[in-house]
Amino acid sequence: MITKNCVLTNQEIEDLLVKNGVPATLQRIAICKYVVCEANHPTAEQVFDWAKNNLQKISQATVYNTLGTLTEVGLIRAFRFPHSDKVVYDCNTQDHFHFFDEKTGQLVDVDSSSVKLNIDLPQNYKVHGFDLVFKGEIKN
Amino acid sequence: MITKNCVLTNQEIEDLLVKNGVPATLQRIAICKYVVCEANHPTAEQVFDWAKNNLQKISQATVYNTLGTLTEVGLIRAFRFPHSDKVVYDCNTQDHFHFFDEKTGQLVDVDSSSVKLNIDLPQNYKVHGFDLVFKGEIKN
DNA sequence: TTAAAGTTTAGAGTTATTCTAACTATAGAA
DNA sequence: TTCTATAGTTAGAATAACTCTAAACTTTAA
Repeated sequence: MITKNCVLTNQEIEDLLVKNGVPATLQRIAICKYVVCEANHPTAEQVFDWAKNNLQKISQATVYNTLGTLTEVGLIRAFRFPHSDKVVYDCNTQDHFHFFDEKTGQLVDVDSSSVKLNIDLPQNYKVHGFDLVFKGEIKN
Repeated sequence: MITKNCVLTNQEIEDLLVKNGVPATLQRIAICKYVVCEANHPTAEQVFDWAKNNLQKISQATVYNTLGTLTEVGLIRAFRFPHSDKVVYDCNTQDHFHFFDEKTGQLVDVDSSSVKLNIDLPQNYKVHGFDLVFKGEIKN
């Protein structure tokens, strides 16, 4: 399992890609490393901005393609939240929830173990899962 | 309080609008009546389609403006869900959750009383509310 | 070394929504 | 009743976030 914002070498990222059936290219290694090791719930736009500054040349399509590919093979996850129309990418691939700080716009992962849910739904409602987003403020 | 998919006369809709500080126009009365009394979690597109068929003339901008106005004054609510990039409008203005049928795409309201949530978050996380969407299937 | 296959790219296209500027309706003043 | 100010509606342009396309590279594998 990949730990959030871990430090991985390019070689380790490359292995990770190949192990998941994704041929490792320069662009994929860079983007994967950024999303897995550096960024925090970035949007495609943020990844593109980063990539423009950190690769000699990159196109928007490659960023979207790569994020799509990484999501497909399960190396990252894509989320869409109520407060925004942009998809954000998350290196945390385990089941978890989110806390949205309404003041700062910051998104924080919430471990699923910190939430207990008691549901009383009709028998014929078969629940496969649920999305849960807390809204509030993180005081310091 | 407005009951979901209630039957209201045009006059009652008009009163509702005026009481909420929204001058009643033909377009607003029609759209409001449709979203409050007839539709079930419609998108702006669905409201526009309905309006095109039920008003002599209507523009997309009016549909968006009106849905925005109705949302602002609290007569309806706007939701954005993980499974779609379209905003849906809900005549249920009370706190509640949703069940998304992955087979049919249907959205169903879930009363907040049918969910008990136990949260164990750090002290400094002040929760103002949360969005909860069940994913699954409604068998019949 | 040479195809075949896969990857990246620029730029065009799409979708949902918002903006703009002109036109229209309405309510109160004269 | 007529005028005028204000607000509402409209068509069409603009925007934002993606997605597609077709050409140009790059590998990979024989």
